[in-house]
Amino acid sequence: MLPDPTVNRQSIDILITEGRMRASQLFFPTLREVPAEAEMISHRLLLRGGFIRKVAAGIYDYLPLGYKVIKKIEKVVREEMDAQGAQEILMPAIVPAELYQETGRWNLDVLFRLKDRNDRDYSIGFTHEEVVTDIIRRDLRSYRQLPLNLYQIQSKGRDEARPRGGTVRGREFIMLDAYSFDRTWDDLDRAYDKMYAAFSRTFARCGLAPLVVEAESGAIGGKENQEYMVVADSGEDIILVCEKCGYAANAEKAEIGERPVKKSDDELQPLELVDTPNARTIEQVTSFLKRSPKKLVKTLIYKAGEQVVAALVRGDRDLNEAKLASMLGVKSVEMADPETILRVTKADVGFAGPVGLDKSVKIVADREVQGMMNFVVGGNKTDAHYINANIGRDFEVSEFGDLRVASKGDPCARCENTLTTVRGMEVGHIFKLGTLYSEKMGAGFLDDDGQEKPFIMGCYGMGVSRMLAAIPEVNSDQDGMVWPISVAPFEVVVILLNPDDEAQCNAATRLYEELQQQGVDVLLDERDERPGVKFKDTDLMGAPIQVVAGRLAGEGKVEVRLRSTKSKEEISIDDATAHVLELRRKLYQESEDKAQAVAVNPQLH
RNA sequence: CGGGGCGUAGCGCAGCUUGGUUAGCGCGCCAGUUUUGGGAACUGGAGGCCGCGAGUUCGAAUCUCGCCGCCCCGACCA
Repeated sequence: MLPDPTVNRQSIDILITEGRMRASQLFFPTLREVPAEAEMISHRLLLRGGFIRKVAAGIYDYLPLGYKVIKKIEKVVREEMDAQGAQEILMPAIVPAELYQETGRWNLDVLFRLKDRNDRDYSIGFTHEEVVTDIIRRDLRSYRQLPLNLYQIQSKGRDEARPRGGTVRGREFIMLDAYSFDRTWDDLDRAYDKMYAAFSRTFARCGLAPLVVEAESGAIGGKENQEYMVVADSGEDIILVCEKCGYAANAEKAEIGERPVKKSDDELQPLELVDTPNARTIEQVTSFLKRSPKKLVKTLIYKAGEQVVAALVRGDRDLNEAKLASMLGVKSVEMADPETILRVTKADVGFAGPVGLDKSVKIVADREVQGMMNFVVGGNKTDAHYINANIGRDFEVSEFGDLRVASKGDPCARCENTLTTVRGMEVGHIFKLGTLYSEKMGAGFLDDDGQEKPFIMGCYGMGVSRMLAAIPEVNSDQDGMVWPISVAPFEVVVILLNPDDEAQCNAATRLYEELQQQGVDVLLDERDERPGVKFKDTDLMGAPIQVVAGRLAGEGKVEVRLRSTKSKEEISIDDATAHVLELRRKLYQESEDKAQAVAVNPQLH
């Protein structure tokens, strides 16, 4: 349909029958001032741009623009999941307690619990391993039906201790969760690689370049897992990165390399028990004794089953419980209760030390402690510490190893370099679960040898609503958001500067119509607002391509701009549609190029 | 759950210390006039359970107690 050659302000209503894309009718309540509740860049921009509104802590409305972005992210996700042969399903948001009880997760405190009228227990689904495993155990019998990958995109509920950052950590959030079922571990590796490709491509197409890091899988385990971390100063997680060899791991997981121990040639000072009244914490002891925490050794009493263990780390370090458990060859460790501590140290909590500890206690230490001399330790006596303690002379350590939480400057475990830290926002997490759930839930298939075997599973999660925040968190400037074209709320905004100017009206409506007919997702801003308002709102919204119908329209020209580079070009109205289509094609091509570059998992090949 | 802060118009805030007319200001919103290439000007309007509940008082946005909500730091985080 060609526009009427004499369009004016009054006739726009009639001309544009599909009114959904007109800014005057679009519900996008922009704010000039930043709501006091928002701290993070993305949170501020999403609120200011009218993408989201808060309903309660961690619970948000997605307004038209925000929901359009969500739908576009979901579209990319579906394309990439389907391309890997995964099949979309939809599981219930309300999950009966029995399913979570089967695997012992019913008592997790993140569950939103509810009861029906008959007092039966349910919770809002927070992740769906049990539900999907239940599907499989009912209807999947034979190895011939494998491999299988089922996914869903759904709102989840988790009663987070502290929601933050808008949709970064919500209590209700939209997530992709996929679950793979395989016959063998090799098959699981293949399924995992496919998900790696799907996830990496999805993030790339959404304008994100997350680091892939090794991560802890939590108390319930799983064989191998990787997190996708968007590097951002506002990220909640600390990631250790080796710039030389590319090793990257979450702080909870990061291994610390072993280096030759350098003992200083200081003289051994005599061990001395000194009074430290009420000095229990490192901070208190440090200020009382006027010694740096680096001259202190913390003694942490743990229980690994029946065995009581004293773990030693330097005063300014944190013990990594997973590493301790792994050194001791147990699944998990827990801090000893006050009675146990009193029994083995003969002192109140806060004064444990390795010197004169009960003989039944195994003493292990972080490698860093091996090089320390004349340090301070707890006195195993209430209100007392030893100064000038030394290994070998005053006590023995049965094993040294990597026990502390890695921090900046620690040696890399994979090369001779040292580790640096960056902050990251987790947008995806992929796991090899193995038979963790299938065994607990009795989900098995009949293999070709006639034996019943548990499914070998993987699970793959991606935070869709978190990406709504993560993308602008790393793609914005002073004027607002800068969306990659594949997930932008609109691909193109046509700005009609003066609706009373006939030439401008003609140009804007013509281009709007032409672009729509070409399948472009385009918004026409024909609002009765001053030009500045429209420019500001358009920049804030962050659509990648802007077409300005202004003064130049009288000369048969419009201005075509790119949001990302702020570039401006004057183009004749006759060529404008073709020009915009070409820009659009290039932008999509760029994101596809990035997707192709990242699709192979470097950690596994 | 621990520490800190905040709740007054849609948004941002003042007023509270030292109780006392009709609770203010800016932005936004509505009407009109003039404007129209980077968040216009003027005129006139609408809009408040001052978070909720008890108390003190002749009188409470303001003082006291309790509760609720929200934000930040920490703990937590499949």
